[in-house]
Amino acid sequence: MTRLTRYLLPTEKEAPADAEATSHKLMVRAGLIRQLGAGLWTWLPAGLRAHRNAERIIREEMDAIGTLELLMPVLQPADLWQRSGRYVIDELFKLRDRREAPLVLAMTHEEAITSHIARIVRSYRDLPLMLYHIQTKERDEPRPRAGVLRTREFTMKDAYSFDRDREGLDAAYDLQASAYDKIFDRSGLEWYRVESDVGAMGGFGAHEYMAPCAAGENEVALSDAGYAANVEIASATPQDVQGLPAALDAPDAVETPDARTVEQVCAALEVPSGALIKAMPVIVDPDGDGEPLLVVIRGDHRLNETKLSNAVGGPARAATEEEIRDVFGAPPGFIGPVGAGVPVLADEALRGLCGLVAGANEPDRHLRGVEPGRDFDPRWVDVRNVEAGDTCAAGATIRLEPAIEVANIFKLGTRYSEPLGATYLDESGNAQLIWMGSYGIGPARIVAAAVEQFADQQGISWPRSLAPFDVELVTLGKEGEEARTVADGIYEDLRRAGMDVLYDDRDLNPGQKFADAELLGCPLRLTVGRKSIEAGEIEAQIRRGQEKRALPLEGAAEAAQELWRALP
RNA sequence: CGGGCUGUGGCGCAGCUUGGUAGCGCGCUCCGUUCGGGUCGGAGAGGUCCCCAGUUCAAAUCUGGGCAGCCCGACCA
Repeated sequence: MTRLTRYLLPTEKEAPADAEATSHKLMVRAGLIRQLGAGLWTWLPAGLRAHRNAERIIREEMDAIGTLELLMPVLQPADLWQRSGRYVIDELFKLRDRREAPLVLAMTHEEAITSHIARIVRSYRDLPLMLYHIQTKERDEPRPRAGVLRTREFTMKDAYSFDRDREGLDAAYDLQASAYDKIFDRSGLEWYRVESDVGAMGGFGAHEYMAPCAAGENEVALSDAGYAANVEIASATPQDVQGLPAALDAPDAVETPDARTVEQVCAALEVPSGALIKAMPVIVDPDGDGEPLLVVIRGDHRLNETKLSNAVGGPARAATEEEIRDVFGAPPGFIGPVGAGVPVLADEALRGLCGLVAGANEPDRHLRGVEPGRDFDPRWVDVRNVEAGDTCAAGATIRLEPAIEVANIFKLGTRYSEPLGATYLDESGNAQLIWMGSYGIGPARIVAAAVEQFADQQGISWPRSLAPFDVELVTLGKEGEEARTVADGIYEDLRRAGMDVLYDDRDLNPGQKFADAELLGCPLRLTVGRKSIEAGEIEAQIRRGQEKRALPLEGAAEAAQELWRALP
């Protein structure tokens, strides 16, 4: 029985004052979620139905490729995390039990599952294996935000694959990726699978599934040729510099008093920013030996720190002003690659250009007519951020869009099997490390992304697969009137046909009911009122686009179901 | 962790500068009205003014300390 008079759906006319993101506002207004604390959210009945729908799709596709479901605890011994080296993570909640034994609240389950597999799997005959669970994760986020988009406690489907070798891992990874593709197709979202950085965790490859929307925390580079990558690692051919000065036979020093920034130098020398060589003094391996390095990129480009750290094989940070003077031997703002006393790393976008402007490594001076390769000999790397308008390898124009990361897949290799001792015996009786992959999806983010992507002025507009209910049936009749009796009958017919129906049988004005229905956003709304009954029909409104159609009163449930099947 | 903002019935807000009976809209309860786009009228209920301490005859208001929440950035294994 899902009659609104007996249901908990606390809708609000106004969004919480502090809500910013569309999904945050609408999910609270529609009565789907309520906040308990920073980054701590309760899923109310209707919201939970949407969440369960996302879970169900995920579960079905995991089961379909033979990933086995299990369930692991959230509360875990700290020892496991000390062994994997992740006990030091700030986001990890740490606590003690009554005997002062250290425990953690799991932020993910690599340690737990690897520990089990280490004890259970003995032989190559036990592999390959894929396991998953849908379980709570706890993360002490420095900044929870945007409703359920970034929370401290959330449900995650995390799957893990176990194989004998790299080839096995590759196969498992491809299989998981194919399942993920199906999951997101079924979810009704607009989505992209993008290459992603393997990050500090190391690894052998990773992809993220991104759902474009305004509240997204990531940025993806997309092209019509099918290119899709996280901007952290995206590569592209840069746009040409317009108005590049003519080449010179040799660099020519010019006075540029107090011109330290790109803008100031451009103004002083009347050149476009793309004609500048922006020099960024960095310290590589700052926690170790601290190697100074001069990174140069085109003046109109931005340095990509992820790419830089990948290029230099470790962390790097910007040099301080003192370091620039002492180690690089030049005044800040006038540093340049020509005659630099440290190794130079140059972005590919500078290759082949001439007539450029660079710092002269002495106060108030720049060099004109600089030509990379001729005037300095760098190591060439790709360390810039792609920009909208660049060209991808297939020749199409790149655009940048904010997106929510709804899932990620990751080739872990032996990152966890090694510290946790997960090995098997091969045919020769030799112990070998198990090769692992991990595959995560956030159902709450799928739900929130759907809200973000399809909301309109009136409220949410669910894809069919995620909607809390298939149909909202609105009766405009009061207790005892014919419209009420007719609606009761249609409600039963729809339920018998297997539809999930929310029946608004409240004694409210039509406007209030319609407003609530559109806010909640079920794909189809059926309205039964005196007028429509007299005309021998009921009204169907398709939520996406709000198109209205008349259905015959006779066989209304069947007609509604047929209409519903054709919806997105 | 840096910067900014906010805590007053369920929600959105005013009151605070200049200390003295806590107010408005929505929602809620009851009565009537209306019934295909948040109808109208009447009567009501509901608040430790985030917490603690201080100043004062008197604190939502002034002072100090704490806590909580939000936004931007950093971070996000």
